[in-house]
Amino acid sequence: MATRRGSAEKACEPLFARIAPAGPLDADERRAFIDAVVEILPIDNDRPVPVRSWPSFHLHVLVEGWAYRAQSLPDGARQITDVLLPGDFCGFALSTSHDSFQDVRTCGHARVAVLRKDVVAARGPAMLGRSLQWARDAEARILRSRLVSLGRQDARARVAYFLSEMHDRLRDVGLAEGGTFTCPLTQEQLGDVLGLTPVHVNRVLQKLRADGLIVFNRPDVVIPDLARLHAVANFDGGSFEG
Amino acid sequence: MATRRGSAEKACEPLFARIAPAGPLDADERRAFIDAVVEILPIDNDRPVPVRSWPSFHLHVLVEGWAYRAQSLPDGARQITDVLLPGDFCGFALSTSHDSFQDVRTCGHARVAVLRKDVVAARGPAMLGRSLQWARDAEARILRSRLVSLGRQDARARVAYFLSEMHDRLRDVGLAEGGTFTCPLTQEQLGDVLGLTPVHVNRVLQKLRADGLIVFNRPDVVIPDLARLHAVANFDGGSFEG
DNA sequence: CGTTAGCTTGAGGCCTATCAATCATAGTGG
DNA sequence: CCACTATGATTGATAGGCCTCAAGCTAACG
Repeated sequence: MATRRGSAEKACEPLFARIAPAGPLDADERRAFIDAVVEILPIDNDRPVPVRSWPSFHLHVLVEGWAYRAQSLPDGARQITDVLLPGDFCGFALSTSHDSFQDVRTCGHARVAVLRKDVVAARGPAMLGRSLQWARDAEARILRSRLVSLGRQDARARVAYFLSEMHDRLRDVGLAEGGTFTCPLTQEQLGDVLGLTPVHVNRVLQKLRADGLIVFNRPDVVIPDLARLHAVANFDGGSFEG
Repeated sequence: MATRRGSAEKACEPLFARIAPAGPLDADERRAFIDAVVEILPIDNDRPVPVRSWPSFHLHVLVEGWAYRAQSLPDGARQITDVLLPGDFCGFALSTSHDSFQDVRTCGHARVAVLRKDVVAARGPAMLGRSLQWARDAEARILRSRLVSLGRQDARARVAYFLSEMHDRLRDVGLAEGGTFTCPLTQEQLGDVLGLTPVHVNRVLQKLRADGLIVFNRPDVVIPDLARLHAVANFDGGSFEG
């Protein structure tokens, strides 16, 4: 039980880092989350995250690894609408009836913490509401900034923007030090995020490498000069942050 | 006062229709919204909607006309991220500090109802929370479906998808009868929504007209055969509805 | 050592952007 | 009543970014 409690504690750390901008949590509020952890699911590469449809009594938090939400078109094309990183909620905004359209899948090995909403709410209903609301709004901001990227940026800027976004979001939860982080996405998956073909993703990545803007040997990414990459991406760090 | 009350009542109708899927409101809950109306702002064409930044004690609901939220890039390009229709909330998901990036502007004459959150909450806190949450989720669904459209559909499908979406959303609030509705957006604004140049929007519209899929003389739109347009758009009515 | 997944490279073509001009309509002021 | 102007829609020619198809390459793995 001590180890169980300990792992729940560790698992919640990225979550706390993620929702910190919503207002810092005191020790008691952190406990509320930690004690609400029912289980921590290990999930293999490319498997669906078992997020239940609304109304759900559980919160699902990605605590390790990457995941994404994707939607497929009749012609076989696929668009990844969300990239989920440690500390992100997997679950909300799933509609009552269309879970089948957009499912959440892991990318590499991942772990998902399942929390009981009522347990958190019992100890800090306002805090829980504020955290969830903030997380939702953050999600919407990310979606909007990605819309801008897909709508008005060319492939080079899109790739640069994506890497900038991943860097910042990972840094916020302590997973990117000195411009270095891990990105398990294949070039095909990158294409599905950015609305490009894998072939073109490849060419753009090579160009960015040749320009010294990035080092990318999957899964390792290094951004030597963030400011320069941001310039290519028209990236404004604040545009999707709270 | 009777007229004031009456106009608030009328103004809330599209809102009620919009959030109906979140769970039907009883007469008392409707009253809570109606009584919370502080004022109804008339806003001229192409003017900013005065949405205050978070934390706000007010809700802003578009009750008449169209509006949109847009973001501009340094090179002058612009992307419209949200199209707001009667019954939609204008305000949430505005970040604390970046209101200047994305502002809400009207498209043609519009009217915005300003509601006091506390007044609604006093009479139905759960109902208000549920409604807002539902509206947020609906917004996120729309953003995702638009991401799919921008990422994986060609110009023809994008235009078809957009018109299908507008039709359904307007129908939900009683503003599209028999495939007929009003769309005040210029072709340039359509381009900003769809990530296309106005010139290309024009050509695509002409093609859709020639194919008998739409009638479009701004601002009047007629969709003679919804099913056929949906097929072109890969439109699934449920993908952004609750 | 064959197989597989993912990355790389090349050639050709299409979709959309760009640049530029014309047209239509409505509003304005003399 | 008629220039004159402004906004938006339309049309044409050209260019370029990205897609498509196809093949070869590499590394990991049983």
